[in-house]
Amino acid sequence: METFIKCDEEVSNIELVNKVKNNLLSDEEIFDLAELFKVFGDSTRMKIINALMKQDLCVCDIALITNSTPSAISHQLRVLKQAKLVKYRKEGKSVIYSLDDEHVKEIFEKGREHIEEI
Amino acid sequence: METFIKCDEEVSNIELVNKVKNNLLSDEEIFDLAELFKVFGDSTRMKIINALMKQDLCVCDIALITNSTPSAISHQLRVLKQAKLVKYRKEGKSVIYSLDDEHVKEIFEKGREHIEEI
DNA sequence: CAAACATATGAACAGATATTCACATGTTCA
DNA sequence: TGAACATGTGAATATCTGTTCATATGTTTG
Repeated sequence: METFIKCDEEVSNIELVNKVKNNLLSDEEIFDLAELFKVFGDSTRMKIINALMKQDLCVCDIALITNSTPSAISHQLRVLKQAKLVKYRKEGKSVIYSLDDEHVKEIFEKGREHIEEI
Repeated sequence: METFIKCDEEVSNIELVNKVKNNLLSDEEIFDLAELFKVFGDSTRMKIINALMKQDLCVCDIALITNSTPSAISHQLRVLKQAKLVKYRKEGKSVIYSLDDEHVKEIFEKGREHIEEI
């Protein structure tokens, strides 16, 4: 059974709707934005980011700090790397990860501000 | 078979690890932050936010603008409402939604800045 | 070189999540 | 009041996602 939507048949609202619609970001931009925030939307990854805000760290230390396994952390670091939120350098046996960009901290802090207001 | 992790047995690194660990947000704060960003991490919700940045809108108009159904939008508006990202008021037959807070726009824009840099 | 270790990766499983569909609720106004 | 409409909601489904486990890769150093 099909659902007919009659909402807003008045000309004025159709124009309003179209005006808003034409001012939105493209579907691709929206998708990329959502993908970015999806990366922030996981506790393990947020802990990693939080740790790297304090100190550059190797995978193994991040695992210790976050009470996780090196394997799980490695998987998540890949996600963070793909989103250009972290970068890495090699030092001896270790791979040292660090935040890639000031925006990471800024997004983190903006989120914190919102949380605190509730 | 248990995996023993030997990483960082030197005293200096144990101290470093503990220092970082003690400076992190609590698990609860991290969880709340991740939950917040999870809300931003969906294309439909991002479209809704983007539309509400331009104009306060009723459910039905949001559905038209986002090429979605009123039902799907209603479900997502509930998520946005619970995260205190949108608020609503009643006007006649309609329920008009709007952004709840300046942080919403700010987080959106910070994300955009990061995307643009890639 | 070989042992020891740090990191990466692929497959598999379990849990989370968005949409759809059917229907319920609640409002307006003729 | 009752038809028409706008919104909300619960269950079901299909898809996505994070962790685990086993194992591979690659590096250091004895």
